[in-house]
Amino acid sequence: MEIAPVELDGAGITRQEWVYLQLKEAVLTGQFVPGRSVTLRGIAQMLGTSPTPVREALRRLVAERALESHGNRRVSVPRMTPAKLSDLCAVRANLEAFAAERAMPLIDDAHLDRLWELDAKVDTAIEAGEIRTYLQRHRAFHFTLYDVGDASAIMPLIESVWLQFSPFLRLAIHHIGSEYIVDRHVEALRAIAARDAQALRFAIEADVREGLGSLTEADWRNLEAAG
Amino acid sequence: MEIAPVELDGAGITRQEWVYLQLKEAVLTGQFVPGRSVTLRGIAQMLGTSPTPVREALRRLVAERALESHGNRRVSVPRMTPAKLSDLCAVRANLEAFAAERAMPLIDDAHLDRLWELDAKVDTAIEAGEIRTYLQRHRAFHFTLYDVGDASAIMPLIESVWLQFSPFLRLAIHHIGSEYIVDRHVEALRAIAARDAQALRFAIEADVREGLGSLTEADWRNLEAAG
DNA sequence: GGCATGAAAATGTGATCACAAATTAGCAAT
DNA sequence: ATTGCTAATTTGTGATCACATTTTCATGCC
Repeated sequence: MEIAPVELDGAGITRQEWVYLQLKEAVLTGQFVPGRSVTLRGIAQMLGTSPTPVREALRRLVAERALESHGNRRVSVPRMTPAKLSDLCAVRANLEAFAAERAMPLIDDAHLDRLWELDAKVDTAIEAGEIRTYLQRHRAFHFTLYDVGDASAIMPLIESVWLQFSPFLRLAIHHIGSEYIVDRHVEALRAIAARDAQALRFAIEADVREGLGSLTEADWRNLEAAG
Repeated sequence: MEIAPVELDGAGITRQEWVYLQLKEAVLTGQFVPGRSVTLRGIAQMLGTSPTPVREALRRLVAERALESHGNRRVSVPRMTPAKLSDLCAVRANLEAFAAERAMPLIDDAHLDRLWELDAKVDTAIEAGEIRTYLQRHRAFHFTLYDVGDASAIMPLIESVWLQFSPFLRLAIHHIGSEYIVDRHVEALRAIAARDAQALRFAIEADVREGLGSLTEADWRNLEAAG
């Protein structure tokens, strides 16, 4: 279970919601190792609640494909397979290229400035080798790009996909080394500034493909051995 | 709450799963009217269980956007707005065109035959004016088209979108009349037979656009008055 | 020593209860 | 008749308990 996020209970939200947010953040920053099984009472004790809110939070995360529930009992962090990763990449590229294209006309100068700042922070985290911070900022960049106007129909879908590959991404970066992290953020932002939809789509698709889809067979073997 | 699906408890699955399946089917066939609030004890009594499994099933459906949870308490069937419908249509068209294109190479003759049969059954239901049966078969056709090979990454996303517009679709068909139902299924199947990816994409996009996106302002007013 | 068998511990599920928040109903005042 | 307030009811939340299933582990057998 690695590092338990210990933070004070927030006011105004239910305990179940709080548990859900804690677990989601843990999944997105790769605190949960793929294959690890997640127990009700374990999480409950870790977060200092009864099993009840945990049960509902887990059910929610399973529904969002962040966790999987095999047989009919045990809940665990899904393992990645080459086929699954390939599928996920294709879906992600399609979904995010679509979202970016849809967002572009709604992005004003202030929004664009904010994206430049976020990208700079991403680079800072990479240079410092802080993987967890990098994952958070990387996500902030992409989500800020897509979530403009009322994108309420597509954002949850994108979030679901991120929940699925994040634990694996964390593992992959850890084993391959953060110095090999590359992105196409600058290219994407320039495309937005130029209002070039096709270039934007190309940048996003390349960003996804190079970020996740470029793992070699050797990389997979290393990950298998470690996982 | 309309018609309560009364069926015997299935063996091998948990009560929560059974409740979830019942409610999902009810949503997909438009048994739940948009705006109607859903109560825990109400559903529990209707289905003959304690509130516990219902609570988890509802949490799952909220996570899949089939239901929405406003404030911090009440759960209800989401109302549709023109903006939301437009968004949903665009996402659906993109997602399903992508899924169809991806499925095409994997569709063999047996699969294609099955799709022709399903489409024929769709037409039968339309002619008979049986809306609920139509909705089930319409869904079966689309899902059978996309769910070939291992489409586990994209199918849940498509299902989530369907859960969101289904209650509204039911309302719309009811008010506009089933005689105006049109689809592009034949066009899609011919495109698959000809292995023409572009034609398939066009057919799917048209099917979505004409099926949901073609409501006039007058139609909206009628729906508002009724809902 | 490896493997099957059984007991013991752990785990998910569903029901029930207490409680707080919210909704509704009833009633009084203007 | 409408509005405002208060009480009663309803509802969601979280904890606890009992139970069935699963997993773990120790013991005995080949």
